[in-house]
Amino acid sequence: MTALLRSGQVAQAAGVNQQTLRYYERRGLLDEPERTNGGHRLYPAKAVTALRVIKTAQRLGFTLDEVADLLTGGHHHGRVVDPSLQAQARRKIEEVDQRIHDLEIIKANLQAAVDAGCDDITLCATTDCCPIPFAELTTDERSGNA
Amino acid sequence: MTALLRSGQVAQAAGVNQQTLRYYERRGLLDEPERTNGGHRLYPAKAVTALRVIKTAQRLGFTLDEVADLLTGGHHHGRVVDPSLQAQARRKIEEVDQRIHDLEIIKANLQAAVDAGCDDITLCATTDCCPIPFAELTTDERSGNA
DNA sequence: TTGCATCCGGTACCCAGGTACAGGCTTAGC
DNA sequence: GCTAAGCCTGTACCTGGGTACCGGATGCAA
Repeated sequence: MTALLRSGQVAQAAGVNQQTLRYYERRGLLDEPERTNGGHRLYPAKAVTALRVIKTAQRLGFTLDEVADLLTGGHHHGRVVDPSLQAQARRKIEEVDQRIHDLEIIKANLQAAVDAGCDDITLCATTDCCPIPFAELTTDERSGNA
Repeated sequence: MTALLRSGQVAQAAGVNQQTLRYYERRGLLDEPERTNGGHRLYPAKAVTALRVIKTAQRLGFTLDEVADLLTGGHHHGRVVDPSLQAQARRKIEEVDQRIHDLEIIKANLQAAVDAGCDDITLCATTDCCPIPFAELTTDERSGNA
């Protein structure tokens, strides 16, 4: 029943790369597994569940550091924040809302440029006919990827 | 009137780091400026405008490669896409829409977890009481940061 | 016991968009 | 001419989340 799994089996079962297992172990996201006498890792079946939890939390927008906090209760590096899922989820919702808000503004500006028929951004910057604001746009400094 | 500017002056006027100027020059985003006999760069005043254009395009969600295409007409590396601002803005709007859509789904899931009172994500993964789907969530593989 | 698949640790590399530092040269003002 | 500020090139480093490669050791079945 509680047969132990080798790293390749765990990786395949969870759909991650084998190196990723070691990476998560280093990051404190996965417990250090047992070893064979020769040093090969032997994982309990629940390691696969743990990996699914990690991947799900990532899809929900949590960073690996935040996931580590969720899993360990934030004991590992002096955090001040409440590491409970409730608290972290609420905080993340605010972040997501802010990001959505920024993207809405970005979209509106892109749409305005399209509607205005702008076709040369350099020209847009030197004339007043273009609706694109060549000053700040969102609250997010490193806004970047859409 | 058309006094030339030194790199420090351009950097300060545009609010960027001086190294960033050289970085953009390497990336083909800024024209190579004139030089003094001693090799110091001398920029025309429009370099500051060019930097503002770049920064604005970035805030609108364009990558530096995409900005380069917008500025040069996409001549520099065999692009297949139409590099006009109209076309690129339309394409970017679609990207932004998709991203907003993904974030809405993420938000809904976070909200569901909060509403359900979930407070231990590991427990959530092993019982059926939690509304978080521990399978795929959005169309975006590397969804990540909110 | 042999042979091959698998795994080990360590290190380096990838993406994007920069930033930092070292060591040396130029420029500008007095 | 001297000095300080500014600029030069080249290279290394940063974040975040991994991935790739290397040479060597192990595990397991026949």
